[in-house]
Amino acid sequence: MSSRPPGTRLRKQPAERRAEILDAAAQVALTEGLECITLRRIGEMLDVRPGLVGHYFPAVEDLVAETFGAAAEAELSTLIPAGSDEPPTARLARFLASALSEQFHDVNRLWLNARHLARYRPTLRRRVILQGDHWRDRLTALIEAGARAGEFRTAQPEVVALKILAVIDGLSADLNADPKLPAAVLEMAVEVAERELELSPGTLADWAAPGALEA
Amino acid sequence: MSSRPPGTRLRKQPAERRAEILDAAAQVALTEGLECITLRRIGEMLDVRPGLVGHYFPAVEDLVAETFGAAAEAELSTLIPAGSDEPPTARLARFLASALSEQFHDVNRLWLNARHLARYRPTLRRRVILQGDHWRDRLTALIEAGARAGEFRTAQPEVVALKILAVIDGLSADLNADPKLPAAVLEMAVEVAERELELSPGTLADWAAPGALEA
DNA sequence: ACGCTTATTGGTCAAAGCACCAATAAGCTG
DNA sequence: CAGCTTATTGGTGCTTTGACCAATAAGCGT
Repeated sequence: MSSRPPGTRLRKQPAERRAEILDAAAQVALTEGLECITLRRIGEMLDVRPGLVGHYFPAVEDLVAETFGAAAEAELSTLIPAGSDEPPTARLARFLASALSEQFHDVNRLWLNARHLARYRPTLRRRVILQGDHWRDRLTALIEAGARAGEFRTAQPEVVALKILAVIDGLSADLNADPKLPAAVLEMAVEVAERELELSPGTLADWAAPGALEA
Repeated sequence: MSSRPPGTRLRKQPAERRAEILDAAAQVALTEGLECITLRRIGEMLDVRPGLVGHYFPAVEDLVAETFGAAAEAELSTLIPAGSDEPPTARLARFLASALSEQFHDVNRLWLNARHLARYRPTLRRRVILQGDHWRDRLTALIEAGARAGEFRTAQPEVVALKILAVIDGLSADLNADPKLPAAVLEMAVEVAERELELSPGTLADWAAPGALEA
């Protein structure tokens, strides 16, 4: 990476340094996995001694949990933007079309990573649960909005949200091994959503067709 | 664990020792995770030097892969027995009722574990793919048998199998974090199966009701 | 211009892991 | 019973990791 003439010290604002560390950690997490976030690895990315990273995150696990949380939250904001004025059907279609796209493979892998690692790291586990709640709530709110607008029909918005999320998780479970599922299988996310929300078949699929999302 | 008077040596048949090692590894894998399979850990379980375990498995990754493969294969044989003469509907119902039951939480966790670890361990990755194929093929065969018998109706048995497996994976994705999904969500496995196979609603659910499986 | 806070360095320590190897003895085979 | 194969031991070397600490210097506030 970048290097400085030895003997000099770059002293940065704590907030800035902390952000740098989290950025580097996010990069490592997305490309190599959460277990590759080590004091040394992050240190060499920033051209800084490992001890400095430890200074900002006395416990590595906190850095790991924070990194995952930030990445998951960022992905959620991209997939289901908070203050959108689009109709719920369009937003849901956009979400379903993107969530399994190659663009999000890295972060879906990250979820898999975090869910497993949560077994050993309590702090990370709490963060995984928290992010899971965020996703469920955001999607539930979207479904409720659609129901209010008369676009969707369902008695249990939260149950539907959980079902959709579970299908997405299931379809990306094999991302590290054998990613190539037949298109007919991947369509299940849209199928479940349309059925649960009593949408006529194709309503969401049309939005998911290539090119339909740029409109 | 068990200990021997020091100075004596217990020399076992290679096949027996190997089986012991795999048994111990399976126990560790199911209760603590695949990354806890170490030469030392297995060695102390068998009251044997770590080097001996290394003698049977010169590369730890081979032991890990073999352990996972054996456990997954065993679970498959339990969930979808090979030479059964039961009607396909009953077998499928049995499978769906059991796969997500608490009894199989450990091994479902193991799948999650293996799918993540496959990212770093090529040998394990091959094994995960292999086991995934086994599951898909076994379930596909069951569905084809049901179609031949006129119990199921589908044009794409393999697609249906993959969908069912994906739903099961999705519903057990959070096993390490927040295991308690509403029953209405867990029912999705049965719902998808009944819909995809054009079964009247409740056909599989009845089998899944408590007590129905002991028949 | 001085002083104080603290960001940053550099180095140490213990733990845990895998791989490797030479020596030993168990127990089968001739 | 002798000899040979090899299961088993015990020990070594190396790597990676997280945590910890004292010393140093950057740069802000007074």
